[in-house]
Amino acid sequence: MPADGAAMKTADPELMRAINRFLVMDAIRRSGTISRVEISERTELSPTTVSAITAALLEDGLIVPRQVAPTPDQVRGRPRIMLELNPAAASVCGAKLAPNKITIAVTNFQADVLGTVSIPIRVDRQPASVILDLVEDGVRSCIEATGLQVEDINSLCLGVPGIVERASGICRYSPIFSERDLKLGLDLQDRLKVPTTVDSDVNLITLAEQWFGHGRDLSDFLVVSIEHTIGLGIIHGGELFRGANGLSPDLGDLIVSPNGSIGNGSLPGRLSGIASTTAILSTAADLARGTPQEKLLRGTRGMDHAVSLAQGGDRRIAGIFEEAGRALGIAIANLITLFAPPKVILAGSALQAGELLLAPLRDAVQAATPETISGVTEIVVHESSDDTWARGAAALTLRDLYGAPWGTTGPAKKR
Amino acid sequence: MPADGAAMKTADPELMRAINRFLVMDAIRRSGTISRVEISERTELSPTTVSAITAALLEDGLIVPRQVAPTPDQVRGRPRIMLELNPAAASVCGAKLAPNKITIAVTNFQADVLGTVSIPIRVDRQPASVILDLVEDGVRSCIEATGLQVEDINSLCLGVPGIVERASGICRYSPIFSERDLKLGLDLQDRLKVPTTVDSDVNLITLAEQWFGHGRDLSDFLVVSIEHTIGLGIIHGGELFRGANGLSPDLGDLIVSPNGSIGNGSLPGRLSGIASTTAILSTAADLARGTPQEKLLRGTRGMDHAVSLAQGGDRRIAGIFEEAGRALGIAIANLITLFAPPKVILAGSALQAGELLLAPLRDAVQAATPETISGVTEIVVHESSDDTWARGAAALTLRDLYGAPWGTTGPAKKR
DNA sequence: CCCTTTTATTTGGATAGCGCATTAAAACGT
DNA sequence: ACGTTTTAATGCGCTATCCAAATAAAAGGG
Repeated sequence: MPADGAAMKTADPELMRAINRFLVMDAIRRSGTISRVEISERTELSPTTVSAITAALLEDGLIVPRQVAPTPDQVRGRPRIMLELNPAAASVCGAKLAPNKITIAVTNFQADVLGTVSIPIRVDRQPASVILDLVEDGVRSCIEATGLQVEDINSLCLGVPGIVERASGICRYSPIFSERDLKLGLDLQDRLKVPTTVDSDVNLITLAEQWFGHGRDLSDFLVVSIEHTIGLGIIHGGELFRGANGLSPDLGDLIVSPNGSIGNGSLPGRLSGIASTTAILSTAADLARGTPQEKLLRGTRGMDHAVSLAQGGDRRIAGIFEEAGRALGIAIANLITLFAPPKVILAGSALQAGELLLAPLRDAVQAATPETISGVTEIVVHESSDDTWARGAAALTLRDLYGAPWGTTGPAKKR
Repeated sequence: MPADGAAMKTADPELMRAINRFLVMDAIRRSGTISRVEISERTELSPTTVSAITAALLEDGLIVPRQVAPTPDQVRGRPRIMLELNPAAASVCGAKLAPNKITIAVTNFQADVLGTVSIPIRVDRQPASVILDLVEDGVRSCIEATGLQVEDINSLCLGVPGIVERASGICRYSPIFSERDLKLGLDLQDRLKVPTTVDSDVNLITLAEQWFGHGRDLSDFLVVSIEHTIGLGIIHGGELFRGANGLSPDLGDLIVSPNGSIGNGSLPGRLSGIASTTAILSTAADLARGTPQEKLLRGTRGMDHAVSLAQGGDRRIAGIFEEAGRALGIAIANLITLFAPPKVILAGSALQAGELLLAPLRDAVQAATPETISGVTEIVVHESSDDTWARGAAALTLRDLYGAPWGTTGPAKKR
């Protein structure tokens, strides 16, 4: 009757091999090009095991040997045979939905971007079928532009803002869709006949940071993405952290100013109502009601206008950024209190505002972080390009192809 | 240059055995008494492996056979030999520090409480050496009261409120100590010559909930302990979640009412300033300044008085509870937003206030939880006794003796 | 031209888990 | 009372894994 709450995998030789195989793949990926001895040193696997595993990987075509021995320090002895990921082993496609843009990219097995397509179109509040049509077309043309066929693509990864259940490929809620509980994964899979995963857009950038960016060699950090929604990506213990149901948290739903708002029936003050690009721009536009600025602020380039207005001396617009920065800072401080990460990475289009947003943000973090852990966390800004999202999508997908036996990266701590 | 950020254990037969051995131990613990076949069914390990592992465990004296076959449903065939944990395999001691009480308990290998000692003494703001003297004496007398010697104790676990680095046994900050960065673990280990671990008190109760309480068979839940400090324990994916440095988060440091307080230099409004028992009682006492109630409210039984005053119709005292409940509710709603746990368990002495605190708390959670995940989380109350803490300390320690290969429980999800 | 050095592979030994068949132990049935 | 039936636990053989030591391979140095 006890019904094992969390059924866990039993250990057998197969799991053993899967673990070590992943360790080897991970070592190769991290180094780009590496010899067997070095793999053995880094993974602390015996040379025998490394040789056996690399042999299997070569057999499977996942890695390729490279004759040149580009290490000038090692001159004597039998030259090391360098190994690297076989770029042609797989091709993956990543697509990211944003309210005013669809970004699509194709990468190879090394997460090199082979080609991108960016569709600047306002998908906001279109029916889901229309948006998926656009995605499908974009994916097809992006794939063909790189000289590949759709059948050559091993996996497709879709990133959307909002709340996503990765396991089922269901988008519970997204500001992009008016519908709820959309089975995006299955839908796209039916359309393109390519295995498809769906995840929160912020998880894409989080994975990208872990693999290629500021999060390299860090086993704990946070990513806060400030765009139409405010997303949170968490790497903890080397793994992507997900909510209990496998869904990604939405930072914008945090309450940051509860005062006097709960009791009287009005909605509590959520972060998304203060610090999202939507909130910032609509507040600014309301301020400018009736002036010629209003229309500009409500347009697609609204953020640019708001920033230049504030930089041009408009105290009220600057005040909006300031308040947004403060609210974000407090939310981030609360996250620091909970997670104590060594690094917090900020990303997203709202960062165009630069110090207008960042200065009050940093001040608020400073003031609101409990002194017991102040100073442990560094806040960095990452200007994300389309490539970043694409490589994140690739990372998210390639992990599966690498055969990671656990959810993301790293099973457990050291011994 | 790549410097593998999170070095991870390689898989070898030894790890394999450790994993399966732990699975078997865990199955035995969960059932109390269980036969080999049932272990095989639950763990999905082959009967052969179960037999081999149980043989080793019997050899090591960690488990014992029990002749009776108490299953009346199974009558035919060879009776199953029931196995259970050997109570005498180990004895552990748990100690919990609170501002006005030291609680100590000794348990056996089954986490049965053999004896407890409770010292109602105000340790608040005593120098650490004095407090540790009290702990040492209490531990010695508690052990001897159970008929054991100090040398028989395999492990000691100390729970303190505040911020604790379990790995190093250092207490970074605690309201109990005026000093910072106390090496409590090493200190007690020197005094008693018993391996000692230190952890946040809330982690003790969290583990206890997972092993014996509401958290049984749940792989994700939160525990919020409302006492002198407001602690947070997190079980995620079957594991105790710790901050990046292995330190436990302190919920009391969360900011819940930032309005107008950051900019003007005053301290931001932390949850501990609104909803801890200290805050509640001191606010109530300030309200009652000059009246005969004030002294009672500041006394050790202050919470009892505050509750009866509020229940007796004192609107202002009731209002304090209400505000505390609301603030807690908002903080909990934010946690639900982040973690989406199926259950949140409330514990701690502030729960004496009952519905005075809980009604506004539930309302605030209801109002502040984003609708996308409303309804997924159930809030339950657990009245914790001294035994609970003690068994939590036992659980925390016994895990190590069980030989858990990973931090706590469960290495990774299924496949 | 042979030897040293370094790297990769191969061989032998040990341990793990699993499946099948065997033994062990009890209760039922005639 | 004895054999049959049923279920539990355990040998035995198999394969797969890892590791350590030995072997083969490829270069440079004397």
